[in-house]
Amino acid sequence: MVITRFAPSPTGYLHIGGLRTALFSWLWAKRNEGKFLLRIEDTDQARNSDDALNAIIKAFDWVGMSYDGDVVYQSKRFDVYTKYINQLLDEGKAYKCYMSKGELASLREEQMAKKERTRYDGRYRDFDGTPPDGVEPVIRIKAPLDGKLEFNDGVKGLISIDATEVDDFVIARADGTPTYNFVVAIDDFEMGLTTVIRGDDHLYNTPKQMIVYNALGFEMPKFYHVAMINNEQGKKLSKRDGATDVMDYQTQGILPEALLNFLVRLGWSHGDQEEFSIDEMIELFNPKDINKSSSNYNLDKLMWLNANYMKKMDRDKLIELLKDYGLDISTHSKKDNIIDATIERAKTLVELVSQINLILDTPKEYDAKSSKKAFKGEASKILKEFIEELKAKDILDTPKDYHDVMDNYLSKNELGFGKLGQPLRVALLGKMSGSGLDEIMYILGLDEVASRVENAIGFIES
RNA sequence: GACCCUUUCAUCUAGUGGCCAAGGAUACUAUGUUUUCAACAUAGUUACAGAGGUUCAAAUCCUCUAAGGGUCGCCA
Repeated sequence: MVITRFAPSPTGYLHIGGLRTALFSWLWAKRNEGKFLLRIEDTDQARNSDDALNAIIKAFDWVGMSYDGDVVYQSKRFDVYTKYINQLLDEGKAYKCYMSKGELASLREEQMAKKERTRYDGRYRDFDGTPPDGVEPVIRIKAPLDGKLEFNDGVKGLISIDATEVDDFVIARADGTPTYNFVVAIDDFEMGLTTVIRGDDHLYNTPKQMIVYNALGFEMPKFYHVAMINNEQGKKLSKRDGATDVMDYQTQGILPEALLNFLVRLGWSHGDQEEFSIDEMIELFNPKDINKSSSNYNLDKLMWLNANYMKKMDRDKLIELLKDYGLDISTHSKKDNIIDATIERAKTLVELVSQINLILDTPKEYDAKSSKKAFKGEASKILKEFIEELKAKDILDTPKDYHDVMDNYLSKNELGFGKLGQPLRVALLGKMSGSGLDEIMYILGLDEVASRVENAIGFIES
């Protein structure tokens, strides 16, 4: 049984990088018909824990990832941690340290001055004297004094660190609350994790957690440390690089399938394949194939994927989704034509909505450059004649009918398409680019087309 | 500063000693198609961080250098 987890600290929204490691963990659990657990790391100041948790769950919901069992809150497990702390104290594997914060700070300064790695010097490790007055001790764990701390990372290979690099770190604060590296090891063990996939900013925590595993006699899970996602310049991803909150992608009109497809290909690949359905990801993903190096974040490919997913999507589902973006065409008699006319011109749902609105909304004004170019010469005369031709036609049931009227009119008068097309387009849409004219006219119907063209003629002549 | 990790086109990546004068995708450029824009099709530009080894043969193995990242909390 493979058991993986995602363990965020509830400090805010779900970050795009967090979603990727969660996705990797989720996929691996799914592939092995195992479990994917969710744990909230709130041992410290549990600031707006509820909001943050809800934000994370909302994001999971949106992308369609689900976790197994109940959410585990570390803040509700303090009695468990206390039990283990006492056990280690009894066994002499942990000890009370009476060093004050001030003393610790000056020790660090000294070490900095000597250009050493800063670390606790173990001064209370074997202390059996009288403790100083007025100092609430912290509990420190005894780290090995020599040798190496080694583990085999599933991504990076053998990680080897001198034991002297790791100090006797604090496992319980002066107020008795346990610290991160201690509780993570306990929970990962007690939750039965077989596989931990996490960001490589945790790489250096692993030896520390190893010390806890060893002290408690726990078996270690397999670790996979995934390199960070950087921005396009290779620097750490920050808010100024665009959307880091997963839910921002919904706002931008990105499909969750596209986002996951984009993320799964950051640091992982399967030959030359670019597009993966969720089922394919589950079938093919293996953490041993994760790349060692960090990847840079570039939205071009996401947009390309999103456009592809939109095109492939079931039309009714797409139209339903559009409602979330303020556009309801579900009862429009020509809804399929509307999608046909616009889908190739939009990379996001938001763009699709604006493309559709461009057709559906009567233009309020004409783009200055476009009208200058299109509304000149005989434009108004041509538009007038064309509308008469349209009105004279008795059947206008398909885009092609409109197209035929255009063709007939142009060949009768020996005119190029642009002579009619340009002014007509600006009359209908207010600008020079957009969907095919025949489709637009068919969607709008004769009356609306005539009305928009008459407006344009009025504009030209005034 | 110390320790650890990383390094193939602009970007995501394929590549585990010969199949690589390095493949795919995005982006970019050009051409075609189209009433415009987009989409599509075709073509094109661009990369093994550097230097030394090992080997008949190196993007792939070794060493050094450089650059980038991470970590050094009674945060997580």
